[in-house]
Amino acid sequence: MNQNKVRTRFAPSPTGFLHIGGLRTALYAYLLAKHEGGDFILRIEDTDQKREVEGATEALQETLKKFGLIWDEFYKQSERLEKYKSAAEKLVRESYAFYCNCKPKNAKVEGFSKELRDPCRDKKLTSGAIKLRVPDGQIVRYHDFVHKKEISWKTDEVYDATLLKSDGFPTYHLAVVVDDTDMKISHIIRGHDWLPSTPIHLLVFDYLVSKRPEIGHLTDILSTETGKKLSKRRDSVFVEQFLEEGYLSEALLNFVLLLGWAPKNNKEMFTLTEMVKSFDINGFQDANPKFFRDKLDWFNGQYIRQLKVGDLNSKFQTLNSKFKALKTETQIEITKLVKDRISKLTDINTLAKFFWETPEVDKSLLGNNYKLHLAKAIEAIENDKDLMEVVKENNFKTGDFFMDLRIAITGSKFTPPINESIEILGKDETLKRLKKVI
RNA sequence: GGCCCCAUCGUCUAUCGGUUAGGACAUCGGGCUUUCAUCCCGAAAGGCAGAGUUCGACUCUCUGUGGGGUCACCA
Repeated sequence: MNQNKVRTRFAPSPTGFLHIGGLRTALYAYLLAKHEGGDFILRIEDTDQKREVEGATEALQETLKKFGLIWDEFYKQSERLEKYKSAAEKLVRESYAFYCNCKPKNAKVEGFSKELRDPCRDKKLTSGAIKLRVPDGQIVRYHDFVHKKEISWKTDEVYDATLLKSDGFPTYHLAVVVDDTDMKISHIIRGHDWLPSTPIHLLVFDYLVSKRPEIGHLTDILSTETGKKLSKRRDSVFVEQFLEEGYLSEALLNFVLLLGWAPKNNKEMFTLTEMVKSFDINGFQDANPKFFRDKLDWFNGQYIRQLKVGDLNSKFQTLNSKFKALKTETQIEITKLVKDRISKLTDINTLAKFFWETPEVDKSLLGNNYKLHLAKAIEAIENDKDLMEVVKENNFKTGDFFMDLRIAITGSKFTPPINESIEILGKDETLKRLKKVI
């Protein structure tokens, strides 16, 4: 194998559905590899048995596939336990690590003051959890390829992190080093939340292997409302949720691409293939972007408009059973009318609802002359007469006449073109609705 | 609070010492139009602050301020 081959990985833990940030990380890892003709690896970090969610791994895979982010290799950490154990024991033997019998501290209860050096580090125990013996007075540093700068820490500020838990499972800190080494990962690309624990990984890399991969930390995606990192509690973050809301995977991917990365020429519309071709490792952003929904909607509208009518139509079919029950020609006609008017697929549920459901008409929306307008319209439609003729003959104001017609037939002031809609609805149904209102 | 990262229009960003600081979304105005959209045209909108380096700083350095992240036998 080529020693210099670019190999990246996306390494989610199977604790739930893929979220937006994860999609972006996976995309960047994919692009980084594929731009150089390298490999993209999917690795499931399932070393915390307590947090694992049934079926999450499969769900993650399905979602990734929907975006075309296909992996070349697949691994599960739970199937590699021996590797971590022997690596940890090796560190103990070489006194880079030690056994510890302290009972685990509860998460985040001890507040701000923290004992960095573990009381067990010199006890020479022979069983228990294995922790890293962090040296004093050193500097650990690396060059971050996202930020394009050197980042460093004093080891005096790094704590004796746990590497192997007492249940024999590794922590992330150990597993990531062992795996990225074994799997010949050339570039680690991960979220910014990993930055603070990077010195631990750096130390383990240095103690365990001779060279370490390139490392880059992505920005966090911030919520427009709160200005804080997107959170599952406050914001809608799950990729599947966006898909269900009527966003196209292509649009979502394109939008997410530009949250934290930009090409030199500021090009905006990208297919996956174009992304691979244009990807440039120097295009990463340093500052945290905000998730601006309006722009996503715009992208989605653009992608909807690019769709062939038939393709859009079948998406509507899977989305709405009442739409699907319509005659095929009718569906196609509706799709054509709606295509330029929606930004999300689910918009047909409201915009085109009147095609399959008799609307509630709020008569207060109608103009003063509505009775005359509708009477003349009924007369014309019954005789297959052009409605524009009616307007001319009676000296109606064109806008007013059609607006009354529109409201009577659809129940809304904002609709697809009314003439075409009448055509689709059919003479009988249209007449029925007009007579009901008049 | 310690440590770390960050700072160009409201938002995503281009610029990498010399520009009238460019584009896109959103906003506003106009055109097209029987509504709403699409589409086209136009406008408004930005270098966090203060020092320093330099002939010259959005760009380099420092300080301040502001924002974010993180501090588990979770990832």
